[in-house]
Amino acid sequence: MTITNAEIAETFELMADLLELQGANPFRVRSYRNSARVIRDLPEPVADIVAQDPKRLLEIDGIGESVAAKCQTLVQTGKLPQLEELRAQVPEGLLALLRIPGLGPKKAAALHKELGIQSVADLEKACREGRVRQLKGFGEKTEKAILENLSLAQQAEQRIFWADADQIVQQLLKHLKQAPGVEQAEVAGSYRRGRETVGDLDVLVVSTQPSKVMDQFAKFADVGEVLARGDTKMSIRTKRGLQIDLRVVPAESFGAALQYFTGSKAHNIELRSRARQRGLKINEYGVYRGEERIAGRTEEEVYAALGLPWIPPELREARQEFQWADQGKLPELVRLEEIRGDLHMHTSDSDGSASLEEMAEAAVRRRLRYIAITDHSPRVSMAHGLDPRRLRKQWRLIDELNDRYEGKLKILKGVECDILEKGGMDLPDDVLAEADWVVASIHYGQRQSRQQITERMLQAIEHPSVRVIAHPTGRLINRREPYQVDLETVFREAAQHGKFLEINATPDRLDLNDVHAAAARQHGVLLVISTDAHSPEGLDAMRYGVLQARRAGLSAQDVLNTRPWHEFSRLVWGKSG
DNA sequence: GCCGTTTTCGGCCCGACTGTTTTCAGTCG
Repeated sequence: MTITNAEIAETFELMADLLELQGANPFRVRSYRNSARVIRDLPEPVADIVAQDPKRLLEIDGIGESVAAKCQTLVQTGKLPQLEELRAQVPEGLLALLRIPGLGPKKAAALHKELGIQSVADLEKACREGRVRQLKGFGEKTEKAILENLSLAQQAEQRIFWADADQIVQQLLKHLKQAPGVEQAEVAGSYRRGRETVGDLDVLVVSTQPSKVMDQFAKFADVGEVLARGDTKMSIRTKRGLQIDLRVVPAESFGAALQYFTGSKAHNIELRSRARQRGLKINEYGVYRGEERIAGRTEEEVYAALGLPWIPPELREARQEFQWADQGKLPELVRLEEIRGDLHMHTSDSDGSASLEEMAEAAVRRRLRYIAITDHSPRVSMAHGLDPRRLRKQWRLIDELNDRYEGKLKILKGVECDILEKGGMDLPDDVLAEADWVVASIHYGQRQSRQQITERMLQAIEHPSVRVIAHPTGRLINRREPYQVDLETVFREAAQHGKFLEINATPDRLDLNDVHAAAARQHGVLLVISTDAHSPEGLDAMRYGVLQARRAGLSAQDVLNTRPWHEFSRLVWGKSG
């Protein structure tokens, strides 16, 4: 089994943790963390690069001789001697201590050195016996805080879905705006960057009366406890364990603060290093030349002061956004209003909850101009998959509806046809040939080898009636692990056969990332963002799909269903209809 | 450990808050 980029990244994260506990050079530690991040986001498996030409690793920003060599060792042997060595020196249980809020590498190391603590259990015992408070740099409060935070160690790193965070955000902003003197309130952080999950919330408020805002914040219905409160900054934890940080800033610093707290951390480090090169300093209050503030009121101002165009928050991950900005190639990210069609949805004929008419009506209300009805094929018996007879019956009804909606909505006669375990499609060719829009989908045999699954997908791509491949990246609802598929081959072949790849819009999983987007662009494949709705409300999930697409750096041009109907027809069938 | 419009050495983003201090280190974002 070849090692994945995620596994390599994890290895380097672990190296960083262990080195930090040993008190190693903090820049060396950061370097490992940086390598981990870069490798996690890499468009190509490190294993493939090593197999082709290991020297190419050195071309990647943030990876040097040492990490490149370690990558090679990891790919070839699956192990890393340097890591084993470090592990032998640092007790396993110490790593868990780092997960306790308030405990960092220095304190964890001191606990180990002075009190011989090797695990969370040891630490709890030492705290209860009052031994921790006697250590230099520790005190009664620290000891008490550790005991209180022990249970948090497990639930730390728990992130909530963006959609859930969004609900809290809307309530919180409404609540805060009721405080006197509030001019502006925004949520920054990973929420603003549109990450699929959010670990905490960073709220920014412009106000001349910070203490009034903080009082109001403390009265937010969800507040479980107040963690800290200073002059400009306050932190709380909600009853369900989500941390929310509040900063009150003056109007002239709002842009700088918004930029700073939106992050990402890696993006900000790059930005600051650029400021430094220009003899400028940037912090959450503004951009400074010496003592003089030269920007800060808006984000646009801040970026402009550094010679950069405004970079959309969804792109701020220190991937390629600076390179794009330098070359004037920042994408114009796709917007929800640009989506004109939804090409994957179910009705009560299979496992949907609403009738065909209800779905069509819902689409019209959402200003869609065309949709495809794509119920399941017979193999998905659990969902009452449609056989040819029922399918044709549904299609006759669609013909009628199309007459009724003439000029308002175009309904495509579609089907989500399974790609069978042993290859081939789940419906006869003559039936598929009658459909306007065939989505090919793998639901069964997901545990097959990468090669087998790729082969099945290729067959579907080559099938003359198939238009689009659903979940090409292998991510499906109810499956934690994606199935394995050779993306490179699938993208290339799809492009060659004029087929499309579908990205599902759901609030709780990520089908698409910048890696897939880059592959799509490279091969010239158009992507389809679909909701896979099973109810009228399901159509609203389109906003999550668009958010994913934006994070991946896609513009309207990269997405098939932003096209007006005549252009869509030409791209799909080679003629305008 | 990485990197170079200060290029093979000497730097590496910056500030708030807390607790333990009596001027600051550690942690966090």
